[in-house]
Amino acid sequence: MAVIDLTSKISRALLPQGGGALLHKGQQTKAAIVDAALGLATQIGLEGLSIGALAEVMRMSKSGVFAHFGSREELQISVIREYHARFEEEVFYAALEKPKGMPRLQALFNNWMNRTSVEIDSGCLYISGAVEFDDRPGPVRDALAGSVQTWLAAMNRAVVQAKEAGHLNADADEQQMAFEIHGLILALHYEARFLKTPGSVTRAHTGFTNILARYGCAL
Amino acid sequence: MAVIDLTSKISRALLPQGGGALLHKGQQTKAAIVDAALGLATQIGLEGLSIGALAEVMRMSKSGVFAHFGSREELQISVIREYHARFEEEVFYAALEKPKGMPRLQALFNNWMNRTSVEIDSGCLYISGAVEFDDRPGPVRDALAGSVQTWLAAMNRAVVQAKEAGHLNADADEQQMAFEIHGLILALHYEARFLKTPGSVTRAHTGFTNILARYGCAL
DNA sequence: TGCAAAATAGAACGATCGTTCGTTTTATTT
DNA sequence: AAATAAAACGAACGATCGTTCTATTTTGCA
Repeated sequence: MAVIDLTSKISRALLPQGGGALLHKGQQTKAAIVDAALGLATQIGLEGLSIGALAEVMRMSKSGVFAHFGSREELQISVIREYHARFEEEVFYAALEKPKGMPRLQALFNNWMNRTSVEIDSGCLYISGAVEFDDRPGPVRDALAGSVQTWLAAMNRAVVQAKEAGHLNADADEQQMAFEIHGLILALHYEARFLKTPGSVTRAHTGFTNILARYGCAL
Repeated sequence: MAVIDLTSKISRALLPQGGGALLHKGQQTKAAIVDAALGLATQIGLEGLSIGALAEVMRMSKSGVFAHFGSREELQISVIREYHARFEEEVFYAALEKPKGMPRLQALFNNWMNRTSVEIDSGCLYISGAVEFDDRPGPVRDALAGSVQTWLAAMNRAVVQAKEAGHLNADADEQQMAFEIHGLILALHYEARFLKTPGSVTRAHTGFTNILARYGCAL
């Protein structure tokens, strides 16, 4: 029997259209399964995510879990969608409150870094997934790459807006700046999670202020 | 029957002690197996590397391949050692010809970037392995982390020497600089291999000159 | 050339994987 | 409360995995 943990935060991405619609039993458990699957996938990867292990965590039968998705690929895609929703909520939307330009760009990076810091323990699906599916075409890769592209495009937009607002040098290359920021996040994840190098968070932060200084932020 | 491709470049890492010692049959095939295994592992990862697939590539029996290593873990470690040897040869030793300081640091980065550029097609074991084993303790992880640490330490040394030679600002933080360089490589690999973003190589190169400028290289 | 040792093959093992199927239990609606 | 639909179960499947064992072939040396 599936015991649903109502305290766990389940994103609205899985819910049916509209706002306050009541959740039927199936949708509740599906959301709970995806929640558990996301936890497993961030730790052992999308490829390591097995339906048997997931069923054990959920204290359900394999076939019971399976029926909600119809295929392993669909499960993986559901996990990616859920991850994307939470990432968007936590990193992107949370920064939209700040005004365009440097404040928002700074908030985006801070949120991104904070999330990456947490993911030093839990793992990052956008990074592990990239490695697992960089050579494996198919719907899972497409979903993953699409999510990442969406986020990086948003980051790019923020840089462009910062330049438009006059917060950056007029000759600043926005895409170059976004590329270097991305590198900082990746280095942070690599050195902190894999190598367990102390002080990586500070390194990434310092790197960001270095980038800001070079691209002409007054700050 | 194992058909040994004598044209393939097999590193000296596998060979017995000494220089011109003749290779017995077993050592030849083992070297050929590791060579093929490295090719598979860079594409599908150390975890995806299966003895069955490897045997098929080698046109040998599974048990025949297996006997050379005694366990899958030992095979994986052999692959890591081989990768490390080639990386060291191609990136590190090739740069030792340049004099200490900026010339050598520049050569190290260039070699590293060139190798990463090639690995956009073939895959990088230090990156995929980090993701696969960041949460999985054991001898494979130890071997992998050890190799990476060795290389990053060498990179660090080059930066320190560049500063000692007066090619960098006196207040330059060497570890911070190495961290940012590492980020450029990771971003290059991520965006080029997974997202297939065009122009990533140029981005990484530009990023390096930016870093040099900031840390006070006359160039 | 002959013989011991090393290398390879082949079959089988237990385990795990995703998936299918028919049945039974649980929710929802009439 | 009865009827219907949705959800979960449990067993089984074929495939693949790493590993073990024994038998056979090949190699290197005396």
